[in-house]
Amino acid sequence: MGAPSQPASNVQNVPLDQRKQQILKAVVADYTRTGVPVGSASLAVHLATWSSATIRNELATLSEVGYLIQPHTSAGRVPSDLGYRYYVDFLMDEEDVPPAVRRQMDPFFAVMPTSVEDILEIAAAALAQAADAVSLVTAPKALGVRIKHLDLVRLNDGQALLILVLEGNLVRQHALNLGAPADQAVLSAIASGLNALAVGLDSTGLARLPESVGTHAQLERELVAQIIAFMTVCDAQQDTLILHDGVRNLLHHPEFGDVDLLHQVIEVVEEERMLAALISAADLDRGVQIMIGRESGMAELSRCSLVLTTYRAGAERRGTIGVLGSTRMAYAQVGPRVRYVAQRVGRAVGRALS
Amino acid sequence: MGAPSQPASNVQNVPLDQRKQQILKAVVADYTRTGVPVGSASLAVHLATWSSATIRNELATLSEVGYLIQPHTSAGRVPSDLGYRYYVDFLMDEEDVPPAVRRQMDPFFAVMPTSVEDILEIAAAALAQAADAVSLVTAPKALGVRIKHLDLVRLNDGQALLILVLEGNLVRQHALNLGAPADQAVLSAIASGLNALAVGLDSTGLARLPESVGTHAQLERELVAQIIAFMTVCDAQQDTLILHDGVRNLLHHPEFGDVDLLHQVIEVVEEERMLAALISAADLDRGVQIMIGRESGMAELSRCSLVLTTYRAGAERRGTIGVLGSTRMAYAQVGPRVRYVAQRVGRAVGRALS
DNA sequence: GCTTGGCACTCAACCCAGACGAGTGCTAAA
DNA sequence: TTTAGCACTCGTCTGGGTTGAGTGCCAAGC
Repeated sequence: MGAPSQPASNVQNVPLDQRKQQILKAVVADYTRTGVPVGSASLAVHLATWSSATIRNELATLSEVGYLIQPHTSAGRVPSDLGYRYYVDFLMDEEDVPPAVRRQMDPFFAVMPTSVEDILEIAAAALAQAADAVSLVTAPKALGVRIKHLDLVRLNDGQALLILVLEGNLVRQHALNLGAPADQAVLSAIASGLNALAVGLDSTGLARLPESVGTHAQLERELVAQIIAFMTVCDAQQDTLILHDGVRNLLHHPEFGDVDLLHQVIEVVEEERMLAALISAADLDRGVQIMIGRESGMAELSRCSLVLTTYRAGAERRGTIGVLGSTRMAYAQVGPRVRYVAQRVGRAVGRALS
Repeated sequence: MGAPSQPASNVQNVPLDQRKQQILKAVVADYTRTGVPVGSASLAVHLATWSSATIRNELATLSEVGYLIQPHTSAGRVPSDLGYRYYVDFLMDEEDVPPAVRRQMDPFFAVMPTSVEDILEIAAAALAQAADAVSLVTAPKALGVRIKHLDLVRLNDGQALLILVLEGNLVRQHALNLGAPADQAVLSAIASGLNALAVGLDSTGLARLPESVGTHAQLERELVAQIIAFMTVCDAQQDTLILHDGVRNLLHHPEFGDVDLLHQVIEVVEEERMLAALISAADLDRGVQIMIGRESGMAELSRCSLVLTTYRAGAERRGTIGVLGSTRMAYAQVGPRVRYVAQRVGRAVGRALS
């Protein structure tokens, strides 16, 4: 698969010689696989070139510079956040997504629904399974959401239901207040009038529409004002909408045997607001971004990592997709899988957009 | 508050004399509060009428008939599923929903959105908080879903987007295949034609519509067939849609310190399908139904209880709402809270229906 | 005949000490 | 610079002893 991600600029890496790199890589690989602190002896059988004593010396210096941690004096070594960072930036060989995993995802995408929301939900389920972690998906953010179609349905004397089809076939509904009773015929007339004018406009474009002069000019003005207000709310909401799936996947990872830790993480995931801030702050122009442990800046996630990327539907429309799991995560596998799902989602959303 | 629920007919209850009842009730109350097996001595201070020895004898017979369980020889007693059942059916005094709890829920319902889905989501959040458990909400099932409004939006040469506003302001969208290219004007014409005929009809009513004879009769027929098919799918989906919230609430209950148990329960909750079957099988004509432990018939939920009720929006439209928590649950509080939220949801959905 | 004080008994939970062993750091020799 | 050797550390496991909550049963009392 492709080259490893670029180094994160916020960490100053201590340069390592060839041998130290090889040892660090072996430690990460071993620990990721077993979950048990790895000692010099077990490394010596894999890296047969050097004796356990030599490796021991190297481990000591790797600990000194902060890439490894010793849970206690007589225990093996565990990668630190910094160690994972170095691994991810310089040592990791990304693995292709195995055909078996691709095939497992096919049923999810076979359904292929029209609405963007449904696609995202399916993607969340597929990614959660493929990465064996919690998946996170944001709605595609269009910098200015454009109207594709709108309709007005009479609810009662005082209210009408606005149905807004936005680009991407996102359907939004909202109740509008009518100043005075209006029957369905009037509403339909206004709707078709607006459809002629407003299609392709975003909320600011809508605000610049020429004042209406038709029979129902007064009502129309009021409604347009409310539509603009509602679209602004939609714009804001889009940023914070996060789907998630796969909390159950955390449970068979031994690091989450600690109920308190589990509690904190689930709280963060269910309270989508906090994640939204984190995700929108992520710098996603560089392919897959990996945030390891404390790098996320959230204390609750200090033992978790995020692997995020952007999916693109068309030129300017993009959303974020990724996973949240333990820092002890198979980064070499997860990155490509996130990227793979992002591609499929991008294509599916793009198709729904057409 | 109201009378306790009616006895479940599927359990044959051993009749208990006054004193045994009082003791059983005290055991349930104590255990619910503390989570620790309760012994004769601590009961004797509450029920000062009898000595610990007398209570000890009674506890022994309550264990014999299966209402209490002893975790081990030198431990106190814990209510069995049957014990909780007897308590719930005959002994429980339901508690009013405290003003503080009502007030805590107000912000949730203050928003009061138009769409049924949003209402349900909010209700799930409010109930999860009020009951300190996982909340479950199904969409209101209308025996035949009726069309309120429909619209067709051109997607591309081969497809149009159907927007269906159903009673309850449920908005559904679906892509329809056009036999031949049709521009938006044609689609709008068909849509307004159908709106004149189809409003108030359910899928079977739609099937009985007289054959169209207009200019676009051929296309219209094809579209109506697809609309009917889609509505049938909607009908089926409605049964299985379950919202949930509050998994985090399980985590601070000591019974879920066992990670395996937690795993099973979360799996069941995230895999909504299994719950759907259970909920639809529930007999909800009797107010609040309480399913205790193994009564649910699901091995994974053998240490959980469900408290479910129906919310009614209008005469024939109803959905299910309730909570899933540990068998050691404050049934006397949870029942009324579920009922309270059900009332508010019913009213809100009813309003959205208008 | 029911109630109750007394008492022997049980058993999980807790604590402590010792053995074990994985893994280290250091040193001295190759 | 590498490596074999060795003393040392420290978490984990094991087993025994103690504690205490709570029981069941019995015999005396109301």
